[in-house]
Amino acid sequence: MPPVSPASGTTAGHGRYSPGDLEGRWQKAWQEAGLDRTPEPDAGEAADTFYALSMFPYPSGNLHMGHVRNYVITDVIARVQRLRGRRVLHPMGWDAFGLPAENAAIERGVDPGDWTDQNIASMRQQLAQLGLSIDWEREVATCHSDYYRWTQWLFLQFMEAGLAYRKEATVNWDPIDQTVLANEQVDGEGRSWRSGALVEKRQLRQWFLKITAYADQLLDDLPKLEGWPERVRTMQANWIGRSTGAELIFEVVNDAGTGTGERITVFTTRPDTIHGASYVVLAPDHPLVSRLTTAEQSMAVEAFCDLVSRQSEQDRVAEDRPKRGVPIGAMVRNPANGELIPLWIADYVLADYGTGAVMGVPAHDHRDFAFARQYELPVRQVIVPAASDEHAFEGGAWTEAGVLIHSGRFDGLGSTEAREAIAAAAEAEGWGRKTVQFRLRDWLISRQRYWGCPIPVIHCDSCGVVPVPAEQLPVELPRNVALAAKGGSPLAQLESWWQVDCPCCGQPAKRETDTMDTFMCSSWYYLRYSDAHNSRLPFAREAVDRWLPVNQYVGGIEHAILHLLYSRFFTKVLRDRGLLGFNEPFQKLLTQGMVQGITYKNPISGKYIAPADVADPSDPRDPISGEQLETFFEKMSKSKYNGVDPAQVIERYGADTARMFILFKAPPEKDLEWDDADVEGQFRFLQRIWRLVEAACERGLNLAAGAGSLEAVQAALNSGTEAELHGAERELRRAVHTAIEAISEDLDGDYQFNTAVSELMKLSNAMAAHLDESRPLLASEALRTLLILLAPFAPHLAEELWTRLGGRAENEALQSSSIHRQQWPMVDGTALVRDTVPLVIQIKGKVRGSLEVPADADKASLEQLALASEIAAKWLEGKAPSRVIVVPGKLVNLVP
RNA sequence: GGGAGCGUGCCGGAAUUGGUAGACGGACUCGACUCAAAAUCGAGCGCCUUCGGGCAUGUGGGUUCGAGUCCCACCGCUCCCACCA
Repeated sequence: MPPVSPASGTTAGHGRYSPGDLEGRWQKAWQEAGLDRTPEPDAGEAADTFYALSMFPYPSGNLHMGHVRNYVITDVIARVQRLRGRRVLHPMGWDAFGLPAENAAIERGVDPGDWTDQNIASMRQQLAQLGLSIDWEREVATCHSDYYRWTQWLFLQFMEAGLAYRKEATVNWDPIDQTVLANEQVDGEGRSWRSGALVEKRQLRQWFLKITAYADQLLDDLPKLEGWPERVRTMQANWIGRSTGAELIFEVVNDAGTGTGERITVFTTRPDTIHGASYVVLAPDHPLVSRLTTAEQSMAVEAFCDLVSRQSEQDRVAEDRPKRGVPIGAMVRNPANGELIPLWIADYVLADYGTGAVMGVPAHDHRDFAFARQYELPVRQVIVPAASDEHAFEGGAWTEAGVLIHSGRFDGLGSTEAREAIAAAAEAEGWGRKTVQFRLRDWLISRQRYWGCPIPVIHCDSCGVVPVPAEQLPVELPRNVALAAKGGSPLAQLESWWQVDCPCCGQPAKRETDTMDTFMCSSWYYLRYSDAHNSRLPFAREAVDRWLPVNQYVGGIEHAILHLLYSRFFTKVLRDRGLLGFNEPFQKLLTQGMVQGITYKNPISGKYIAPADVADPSDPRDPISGEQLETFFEKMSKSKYNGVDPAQVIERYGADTARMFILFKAPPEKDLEWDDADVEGQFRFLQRIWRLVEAACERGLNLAAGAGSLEAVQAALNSGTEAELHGAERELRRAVHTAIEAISEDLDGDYQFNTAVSELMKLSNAMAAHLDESRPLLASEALRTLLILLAPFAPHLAEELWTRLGGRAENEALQSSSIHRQQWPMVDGTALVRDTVPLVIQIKGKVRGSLEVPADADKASLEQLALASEIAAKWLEGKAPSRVIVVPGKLVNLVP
């Protein structure tokens, strides 16, 4: 059932609703009038500002529905805030560095910069068709030197603060893309997020940012982010992964039982269980392994380490990984009880978490237990449920509460107190200390790729690592570089580029040839918008403090961890450098759900079928084999042929319909199922509004000179020259003010665009029913209100109808007379007042009917009315109720 | 294994936060208009019914005058983290 053409759905008259024509016209007019330019507050003025921000896109060249949803949501928020009188910053830019440009450029033999610029131009044009109220004068592109100059400048700030450093590290090496990957770019199966290649381990000198120095702050400030979804805060907290515990020292002993001076430090969250330790395990790549391994065990240890290094990645995938290990021959002394226990290495201990060593307490750790079972190591229980303590068994589950046994001087202590007591004893006696561990690692920012921001340092044989002086920035990325198909870092092969003189001593030196992780570029772009053309600084403190923190950030859940965490980190570092004056960059965060397309799959062949090839959607069949197809909604993707092209939707129905549909079909944070039939329905709604206004025009209604505004209506009604409102007029007026109230509430706090649109529909339904019977004064009020409430959602249609109704004269400047420059309507409480209201009568909690009662009736009279009603007579059978509950304005519940 | 969230008509989704469940829309059915179709307009649309009413928000309990909403247990789904000591 192909959708009909928009033109067919309109009536003859003064004109028909033709979005293709009017949308382009208004977009041009708005642009020429500079309507979307950000109003800068006058000096000294306490400005009521609002910063609405969408996550900026990677310029792939194609706008997809996910983008559309994101930007439409932000645009509605921005437009509502403007109507409410705020000065709004609503910018857009491009996250323009990164591998896809480089890879695409390699395939096409063009310059990544040119390719990216073309994509930006084409996407900017696609965005323009959506009618977004974006201030394009503040556009940024991270790959342009007037932007990345400041990315480099900020990197130098991190260096100066001691937060950027180089270290030799085991890194993830992608053998296909020939680059180092961050841990987060490697999936659970040890494959590259981009190429899908199995990642190898390599030792390289890399640049890191010390995000761990801010781990505590990044975690502790999460509860303050009340405008963020709980889900995102939890994900960040998990990612940071703070655990408090103790480091405990186990001394290595020789055959005679005396200390060798070598010490193993383990990390544990359960120091209270130390008396149950029956072995200590090191990670296979722990630095002490080779030194401590005895001659007898060296063969076995070597073989085991070899096995682990070769198989570790595959083992990670295994469901129930068997724990394997081997004793290395050495013994250690348990510092708590002096017991000698063996030292093992095992694959379940990770070198890069904690100290790379753990104490094995099989009775109180399920992993240790599994390991001990496998290798027949002793299991000694040192904590038992307290006999008299019923709290140990709470809600049907064992809690950790319990009492220590076999623990010498600590016997009888509760588990929780014992954690403190033992850590304290260790600290006092020199065999350990309380400590905190994080799952969060320092941020590896080096990339051995071309299309990224060059790291602005120079390596000099005599001066070491020298930052490029700020006045020499930017370190320009050379253009027109021949990119080998695959082959390490292109910049490293460009001797003419990296050969420079040392800024310190003037001797020949070498530029850093690594570029930065693109997350660096996107960690501060929202700051740049506040002062996008500053050529002396990334942003002036005055400008950034005026606009930020961002009032509302909108984007996909896929950035819940990395982008948002890095941005928070940047903000805190720049705060500490005195460059800005706030703690968190994003006050409120909305993570929009994805857009899903109808997907057809042949369950036998597993092949996806394009919807266009499905003849009958009610009985979808494979056009070739005739097989019945599975039908479901799934995230739009090329390989599943379930994508819907925004350009085609706009061409067919117009941007206003697309916008309305996206907002109406699902709450913003939920996934949205794209359904052509529903889009059609949305288009019909806009046509109904069009016809409603057409009829009003024919009737001679006019909104000129404030006609229909609340002031005008109230003045007229209070003047005494107007007659009382009759039934239809009261209905109409109530509908108008109910809509204002409901929509205002839906757009306040958490955004409920779907119900806001449904309220618009209710208002338009009420107008269709009552407008003709209402006098011009009240009809004008309804029309004015409907159009202004509609304006953020369907900006083109609203502006067109506003003009047709004389809301603005043809020759008036848009700057002042556009519908988008009007005031958000106010609720007139008197319009909501009713003489009578329905009162529900319940008998024993069950609804048995309802009465119309005076709206101002008090509790006692409501009770009387209920008791006197036929409903009561019928159900109570003459008996007096034993109890009566009266909820004024709602119900009376009679309990026999 | 740990954490977060969600289960409501044929479908997308509402429900003033404990007070008439199913707003609004889609699909569908009937009617008007039409030679006809589309569009438009009107009506119907949870299930059962002996037409009194009864049953319904994943299942089973509980609290309450009253539960989609709160509590407990279970079932199912989605997402995030995961040998993190």
